[in-house]
Amino acid sequence: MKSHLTEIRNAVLAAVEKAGFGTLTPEEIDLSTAKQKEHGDLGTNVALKLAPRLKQNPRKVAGMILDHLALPEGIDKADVAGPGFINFFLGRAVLYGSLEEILRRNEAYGRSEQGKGSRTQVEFVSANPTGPLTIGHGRQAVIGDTIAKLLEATGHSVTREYYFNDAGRQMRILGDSVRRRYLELAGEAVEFPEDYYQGEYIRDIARGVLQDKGAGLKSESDLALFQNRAEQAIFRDIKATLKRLGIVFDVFYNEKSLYETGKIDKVIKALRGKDLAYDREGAVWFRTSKLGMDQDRVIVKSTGEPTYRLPDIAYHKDKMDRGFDRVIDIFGADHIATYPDVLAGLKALGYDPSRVTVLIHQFVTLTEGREKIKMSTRKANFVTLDELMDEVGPDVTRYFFLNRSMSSHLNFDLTLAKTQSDENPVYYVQYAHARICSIIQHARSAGVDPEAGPDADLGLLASEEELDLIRILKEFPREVSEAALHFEPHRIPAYLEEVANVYHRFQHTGKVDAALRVVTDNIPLTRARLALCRATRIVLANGLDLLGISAPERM
RNA sequence: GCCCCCGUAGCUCAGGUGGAUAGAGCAACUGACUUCUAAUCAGUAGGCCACAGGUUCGAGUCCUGUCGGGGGUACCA
Repeated sequence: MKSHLTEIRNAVLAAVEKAGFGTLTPEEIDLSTAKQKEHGDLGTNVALKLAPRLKQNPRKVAGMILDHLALPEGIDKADVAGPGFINFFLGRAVLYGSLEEILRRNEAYGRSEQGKGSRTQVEFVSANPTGPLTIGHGRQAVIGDTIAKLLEATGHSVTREYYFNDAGRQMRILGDSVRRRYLELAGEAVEFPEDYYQGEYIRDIARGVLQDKGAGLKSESDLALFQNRAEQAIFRDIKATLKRLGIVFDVFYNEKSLYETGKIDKVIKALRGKDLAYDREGAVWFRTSKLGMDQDRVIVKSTGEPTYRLPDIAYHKDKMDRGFDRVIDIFGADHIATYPDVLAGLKALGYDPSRVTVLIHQFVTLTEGREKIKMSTRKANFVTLDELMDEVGPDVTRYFFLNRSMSSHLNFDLTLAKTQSDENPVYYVQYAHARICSIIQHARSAGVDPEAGPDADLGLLASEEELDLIRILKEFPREVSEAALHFEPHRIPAYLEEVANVYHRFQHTGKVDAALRVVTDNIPLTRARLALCRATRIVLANGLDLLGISAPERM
């Protein structure tokens, strides 16, 4: 595949030169896969690009390039089409070669080494332990984990990291929320402020404390105990929820450690040293106006507490110091304003901010039928990730979040997810996989060894459906590589649906015409078709694995 | 006010660094099972790509503005 691209590219370059149109670089030759069959397998718009410069008709330019083109081996033909595209038609030998490659590489098919040697950190979720993960967190968790998987599949060494803070005001309110529920349970009349955590899980934690410690914790000084209990219980639940989704973090990074190791102070000192921090009205300000921002920002409040910017900068400095080649931050749209200051901070401290890639995903709008549900952890009118998975399972949950691009608002209709789960496209893809497993099983019971692929005569695969299937399977490595390069997991589900569609069509032809069935009396042909089935199964299984979704053998 | 994301079929969404006739799923309609799983396939219908300008050989894609939805714009995170 790759070699054909470069061969065609080189051939076009040579032809352009021979035709007297000058010397181009390989990057200037766009080679794209055709959307329509009549347009061959690959096409280039180089003639269209050259035409205005040469002040000539693009079709004529294309024709002249074609005249000088030495067709690379494996390419059946090339022609000029439309306004001046040059299209290439791959020979069948190339397709059969791809099929062999899939079978040979098996579980490794689609993986590459393009990121070899690169150490990448992906930070995501990073929710403080104040309550169960919601559907909103779910989108980020699944996107982050899948981006990490894509990077791993393309040869990067990846660290999944979760950043949290268990020392702030929110956590104190959390602890006090538990304490007050505890006192209620112990029979005392206590006030429960409206802006406290209202969720039922607070009562559960309070009940646990009551059971373990009795009813004697009446003093305000016991607050730390309640806070600890809350943090432990909630974090345990968060980790369990993530695990259910198939997500395991390598590092949980506590903001507190930045203070304990003096990294916060160091940042302030460094900024002061560069005259980028100063005191005003009892607060410490970051002179962002000197770094191209519209105004300065407070980094330490007059109360002595830092704002989120300071630890964020120190944390990112620490990421840089840990030697990651690339740091990827995945944030929700509500954090969109926070990262410019962090990047400015890094730059001020002498780091290259281009090592940080910030990916912003839009919110999940949760609806139940027509009604919008506003999600807020504090108010407790949220649907948790666990509740969602109870309804539809982790596979559907992951697929739902990955199906759409992260820059798009995601409308999650809970009613639809619950009642129409049978029609979820994830089943369509999984079913194709199960169907293949079933047909292979069928072949085995019919006395044909499905593993006898290598010596199968693939040249017997000649129907349109068969060749179309090979063509799409051949695209898998490129899809993975593009999805990883652009951090766009949603390309993979779309691709897999297409593979499933082409496969279903292929298998369906056997229903209409018995001679087109996979398992027939014609043993060599049966073996060739089984090889195609196995290759399809490999692509579906590898693709689903990349998404963290199971590939069932039966459904 | 200013900044960011979004606006594409009835609904939910795709549309490589601008390219050929704008796609898919669901919903609707028509047809296809003696099974290799019909959890499937084929077909029909459905569009002023929010609107108005601009850039050029060519714009859903890039630029400007307007309208509509979401998010930011704190000594909250």
